[in-house]
Amino acid sequence: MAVTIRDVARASGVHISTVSRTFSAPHLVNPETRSRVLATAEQLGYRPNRAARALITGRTHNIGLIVADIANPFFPPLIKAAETHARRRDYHVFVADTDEDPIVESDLVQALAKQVDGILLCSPRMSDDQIEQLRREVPLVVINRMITGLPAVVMDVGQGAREAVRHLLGLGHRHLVYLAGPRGSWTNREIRRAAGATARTAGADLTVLGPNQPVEEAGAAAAEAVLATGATAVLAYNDLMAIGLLQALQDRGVDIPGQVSVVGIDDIAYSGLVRPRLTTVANPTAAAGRTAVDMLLQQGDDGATGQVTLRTDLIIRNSTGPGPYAPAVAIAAEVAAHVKE
Amino acid sequence: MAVTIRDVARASGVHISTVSRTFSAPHLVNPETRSRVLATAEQLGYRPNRAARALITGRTHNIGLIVADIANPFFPPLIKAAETHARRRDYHVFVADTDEDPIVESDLVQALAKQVDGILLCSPRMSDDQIEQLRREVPLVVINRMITGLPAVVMDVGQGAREAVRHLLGLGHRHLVYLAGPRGSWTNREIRRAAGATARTAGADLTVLGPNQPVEEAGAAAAEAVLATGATAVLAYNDLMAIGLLQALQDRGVDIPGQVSVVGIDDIAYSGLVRPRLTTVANPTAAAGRTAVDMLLQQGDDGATGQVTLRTDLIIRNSTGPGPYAPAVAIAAEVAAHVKE
DNA sequence: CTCCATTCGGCAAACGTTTGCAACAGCTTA
DNA sequence: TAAGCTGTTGCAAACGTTTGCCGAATGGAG
Repeated sequence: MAVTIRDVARASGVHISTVSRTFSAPHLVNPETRSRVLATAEQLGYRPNRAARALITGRTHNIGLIVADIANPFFPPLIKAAETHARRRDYHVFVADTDEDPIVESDLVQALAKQVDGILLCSPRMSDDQIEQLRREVPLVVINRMITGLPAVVMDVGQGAREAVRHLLGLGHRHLVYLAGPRGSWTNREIRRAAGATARTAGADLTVLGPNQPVEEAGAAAAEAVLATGATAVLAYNDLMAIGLLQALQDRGVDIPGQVSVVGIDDIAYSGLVRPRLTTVANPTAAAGRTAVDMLLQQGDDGATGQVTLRTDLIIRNSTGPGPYAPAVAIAAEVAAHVKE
Repeated sequence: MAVTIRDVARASGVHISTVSRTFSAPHLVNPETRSRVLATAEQLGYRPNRAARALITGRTHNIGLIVADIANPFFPPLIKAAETHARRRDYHVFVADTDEDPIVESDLVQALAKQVDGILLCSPRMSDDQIEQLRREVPLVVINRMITGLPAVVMDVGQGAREAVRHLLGLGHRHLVYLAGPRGSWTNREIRRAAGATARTAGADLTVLGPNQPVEEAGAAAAEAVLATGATAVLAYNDLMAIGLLQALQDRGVDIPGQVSVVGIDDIAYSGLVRPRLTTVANPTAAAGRTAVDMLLQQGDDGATGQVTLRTDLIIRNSTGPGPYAPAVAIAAEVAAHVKE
């Protein structure tokens, strides 16, 4: 059916090894022969069978990318960056979605293991042990999780959370809520720890609500609980939850940021679209995708297992405002900002 | 390095063919032998090499799924549905993103061709000719495009556009704008044709603005042009553009739907989050993903090339309201709706 | 005790490539 | 003129499976 290296060899009167070399080591074959082979290959519509090649070379030129939920707008920019970057290096990226399920996650890694040269594990929900286990079957780079001895690229959400909390404290908030993310998320633990420590140091209260699925519905569902705490500011695990909460609070007649300030994390495309625009911690997702691809491709060479941490940035928009203990300067700044608009 | 069928055979004292059969045709091997083999395989951590298997069986148990832009929230639900459905049939889905570029699209199909049993081509930007060409290299199912002789599943946006236009006409709008999508999009042509015909029949005007990239920025950028036409209602190629337009108009102090009504298409998750909530045409994307997978997997058997059309639904929210020629009943209905809230 | 049917498992070829080795031609060098 | 390169090509084994074919073992029927 399909045209193979053998057909090309026959049609151009050379041995199959010559055809093979024409594609994989052109400098080893006579320019004249080469162009003849190339011509017949072109004419016959020959395409090298990458699977067969992989069988013998051991390199598939594919990369697996496993994410928790492709519908979460946090991931697509990362995926796109990784794909584009990999394509430049003649690699293809196979994306798969685990539905936030650690079992599916582990299955996927095993199924993909033989079809790819390595896997990018993005925000994994598995236990550290499981990941260590899988690592023996296939090269791994983990994104958004720190495991000793494993190559990883993480975005420094701890720093982002600290900045966000300081921003809220500076505005005069003294009782905060952290709307937690899913169980098993390393990011969630980091944020929680950083936010808690920062609040405590300043003598403020931080109530943790959760765990929650990282989706809008969960944010919306938490509205009552947030109000019940009496807190005046909320930091959410991600923008999706922050947006859900924002809308649910507004539906209850709560003024944002007048009565409650809300901060998200991720800076997804939609956080600038809701009203008020969401104050949030921007994550360098595209850079993370590219870095992870590079780390994976270099890994084969030496086996050095670096861990890269990427900076995050607090983006102040309109969902945060002065709290009950606001110093005069904060209020003045707020007024000035509004005038400027 | 990796443990192969041969290692298992040696360790359990049988021939490799017996091991092979244990996995691919269990009924042909003695239960006792089978469990022994299974046990050693388990113990050694053996996983069949799907690439090697594919080489001889000709079936990879992989499906390729090519989309224009994974960051467009229209696609993820389709991708997820296709993945879940495929996984049930022991298939894996490899997703790739073309960045709306027909050249990348064609390259991807060719690169994927040998590694998958078939490809789902979602909203392709290539020409019909190119697609026909590629079809000879690999089984194809096209989503959101109708090409004679090619298996396809399309969502009936024509019907949706007709309903949307009738809705606007019924509200008393007489001058509409269609904010067009990208060049090369079959969907775009369908909407344009259906909307144009419906408007014309009713004696209303329809101005077409475009082509545009199907993203928010393009919608926002079109705000001035829309206002310049003097139209009182807009149908956008997709929700992303509709949302961009919505925000840009509001930023200019235009009241939605008081002065201008806006209708999107797709019903992405965020169309219910913006204020006012977006009136839009819901597409059955999940069903489309599942159907396409089924068609692809059946294709091998007989080669029957059906074309499936899926219904769309107009969802009326708050971004549409009475126009300048509104009949009394429409206004009354509008008032009633507001009271009900 | 023989014959036949059935079940089980081994043998080896095949899938489409890559690659180390060897052969050969045409040179250059001494 | 022999020896030694260099550049080009062919040969054949290998990668990890699947599968058609055949022989061995078992058991029941006659």
